Amino acid sequence: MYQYEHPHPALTTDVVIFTIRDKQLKLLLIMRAGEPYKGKWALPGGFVQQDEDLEAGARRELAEETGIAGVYLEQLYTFGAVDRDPRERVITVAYYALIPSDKIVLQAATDAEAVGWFSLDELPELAFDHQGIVDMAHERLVAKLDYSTIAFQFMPEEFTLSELQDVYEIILREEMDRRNFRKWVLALEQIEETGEERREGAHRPAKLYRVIHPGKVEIIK
Amino acid sequence: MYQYEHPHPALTTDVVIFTIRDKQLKLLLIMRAGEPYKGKWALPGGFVQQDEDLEAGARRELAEETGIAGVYLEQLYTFGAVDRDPRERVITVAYYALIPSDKIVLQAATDAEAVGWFSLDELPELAFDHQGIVDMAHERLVAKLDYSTIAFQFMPEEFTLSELQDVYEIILREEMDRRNFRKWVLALEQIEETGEERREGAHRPAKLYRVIHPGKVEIIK
DNA sequence: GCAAAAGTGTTCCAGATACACCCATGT
DNA sequence: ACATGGGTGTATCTGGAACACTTTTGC
Repeated sequence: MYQYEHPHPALTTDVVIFTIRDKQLKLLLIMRAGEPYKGKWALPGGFVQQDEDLEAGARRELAEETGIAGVYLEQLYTFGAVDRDPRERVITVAYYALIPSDKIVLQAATDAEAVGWFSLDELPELAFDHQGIVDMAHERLVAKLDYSTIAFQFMPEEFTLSELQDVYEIILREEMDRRNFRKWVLALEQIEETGEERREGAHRPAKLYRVIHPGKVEIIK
Repeated sequence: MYQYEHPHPALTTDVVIFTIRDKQLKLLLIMRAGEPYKGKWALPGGFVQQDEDLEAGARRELAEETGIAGVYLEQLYTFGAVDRDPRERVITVAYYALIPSDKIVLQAATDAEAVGWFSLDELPELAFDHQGIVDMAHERLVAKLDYSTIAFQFMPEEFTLSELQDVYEIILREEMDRRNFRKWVLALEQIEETGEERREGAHRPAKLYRVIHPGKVEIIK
């Protein structure tokens, strides 16, 4: 038992894990195995260990659910409404992560939970205040496309300009002119040709590009 | 005494309170009366009550230190490094607040603490990781000037365009062209003439303006 | 009349937008 | 040869930046 003179809230991290799959923006949900909200879908998350920094806790959740390390992770917001958990006062520091589409490897569900990728358009009812967390993460992501290179975090090591444009179009839900998109993205000087091409299908091969500073999200103007 | 099966961290809110005074961007610090860091300057803050939302806790701190309510307050970031407090694990949800220059009324120091406004250029050594919190709040403020109307939160009910320009110049540390500034700020359609003028000194009187949607920070451009 | 801040318009440039045709490949 | 997606250039528009003189007042 742990004793304190003043009441202490519980502290968790929850992670909104985004990826692009099947031409859709998707996020990872797990089905809750225990009460409360048993059987409801929820964000992966859990209690922060006493000797673990907040981001480390979020990365641990991420690794446990997806087996992936070293991806983009950013603190989103801290949710602490008094009644957000029916058991006790629980504060959650929410993070969001972006996973390149080629890295998706769902772990064998560690504790018999169901795990799944859901399109943002077709989310099931979520536990706790997780819908609000998802909404905020989505807003943040869309906003960051405009003034940063965050979208590159969805790309595998090598990719074509068309694939990159697809990512922008999927997240922003708007079509872009191919010539203008290419001019714009190349002018950022954040990606470079690998020198290789990808031949696939009955058409001209596409040049492959790589991110010059992988892992770094640059603020663009 | 409060008992839990798992260890729980302590939870505080700290508030970076900005205002413009003497043509400088200043923030409010209090001198710590007890250990640790006794005698060092620190951000106002304190433990979140068990039945109090996070933002409510931050507003309470703000009211206790400044006597002011109803000002702009935004969550900044949550700091939770394992060793940020030498006593026990303490997570702090940091907020920042913007106070119009005419509203500054320092409370009689509630618990015999010294309280003071400090220019960002001349901060004393701060307790805990508060310097890092201040730096992040400052960055956020500067960034938000570019894409929101957050600067209006520093203005009193009625103000001149020159006063508003002063606020921008002080925070951004750069001089602006008066004609371009006026064109730009009026095109936002977020402020309107009151119809009054302010006569002061041996020169042409200045028209007074008010914010159309006070309290609301609009995303611009 | 003079000092001091308020008020006001035009030109220029850069970055964003709109837009259509040829290229390389597999079948 | 044809269907498919990849690749490229120019004209136009628009918002930001640069820039100087007149107005109103108090003394």
